[in-house]
Amino acid sequence: MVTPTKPLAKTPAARPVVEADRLTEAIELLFFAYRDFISDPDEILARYDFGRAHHRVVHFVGRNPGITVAELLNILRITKQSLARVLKQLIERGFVEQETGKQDRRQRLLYLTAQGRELEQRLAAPQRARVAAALEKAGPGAGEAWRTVLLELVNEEDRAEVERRIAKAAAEQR
Amino acid sequence: MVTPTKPLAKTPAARPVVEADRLTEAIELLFFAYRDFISDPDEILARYDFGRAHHRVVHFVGRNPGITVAELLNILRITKQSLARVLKQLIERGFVEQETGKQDRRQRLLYLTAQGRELEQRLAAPQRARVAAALEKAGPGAGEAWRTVLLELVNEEDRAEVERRIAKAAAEQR
DNA sequence: CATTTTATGTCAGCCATGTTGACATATTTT
DNA sequence: AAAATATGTCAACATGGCTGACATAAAATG
Repeated sequence: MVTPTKPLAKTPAARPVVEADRLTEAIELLFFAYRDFISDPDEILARYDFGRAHHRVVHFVGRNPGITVAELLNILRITKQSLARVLKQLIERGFVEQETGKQDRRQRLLYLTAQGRELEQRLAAPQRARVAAALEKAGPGAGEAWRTVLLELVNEEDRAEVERRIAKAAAEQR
Repeated sequence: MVTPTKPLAKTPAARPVVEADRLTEAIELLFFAYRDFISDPDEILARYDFGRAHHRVVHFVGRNPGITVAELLNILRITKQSLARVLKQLIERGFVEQETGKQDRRQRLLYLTAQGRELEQRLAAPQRARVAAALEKAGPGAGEAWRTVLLELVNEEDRAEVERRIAKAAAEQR
């Protein structure tokens, strides 16, 4: 016989590029990691009587000062009615402010207030710490691999935009 | 002066292990990746009139045949009332079945029916494809880095259990 | 310039899925 | 026999998605 019924030990013979088991593990790990990752800011948000929806808005407005409502909707992939609810609260309570667009006066450009920036920092701190620790633990090169895999998980048609967006936003952080 | 105010070009001098920009990127990418990753099964679920909560139950019951309600609750981190709602529907419609525990007759061990396994496979297929493509694109070693980083993102107190669980479940997949 | 399109806001109501609190039942443990 | 455990269930509520309809101001267009 040419091929044994079971692969020998750890020899990678004619196996698929990524084995099914590994794939299932990867999918499951993503669930667990995300579960705990997003749990970090919850306690902080509760103190402000905000939820995760507020967090997302604060994050993306912070990362993209002057972002329009339409752009924010495209990032979050929710309806304007859903966004309006949390955005209204953030504005009323002084975490976000609007400014009429100069070229296009229909647009409402969004900015964090000083208070908003403070909240953003508080929310980001534990997540940064968690990710930093994980990347360090995984050793050099892990950051790059991580970045590549995550980017490839994004829908192909949105990938270029996401790439541009994270680069642009990083450059804008004065 | 000993230390220049700005690090020179790309020379990794006395920089933090993971720079702030990279961290922010990583956090943001996780959002985008997860957003698209979980969007895959939505269309399929809608055909069955199920939601993401059903997906999670089907996944973890499929991965852990004979899992108890308590274990499932510990994985999902939701209340038993929330679980009961979706579990009831899955049982009524013949995707999940219960069996009284043999050692402990208070327990209700959960299993997928044939129909349930079929649904599980359908839901998993696009996610597997997406992850497989991403890992391939990221090259050899990416899978290992990915695994390590994700595992390190899990709460420290739950890490051992998650590790054990994904290993055990993989072994159990007959 | 009149018309259409666009960016945004808002009202009203529905649905999925999370929460708390209270209580019931069967079974196991002490 | 009593206490603890695993599960189920009822009721009420909150968050954050959704659809549909309609309003306004500003820009773009023929």
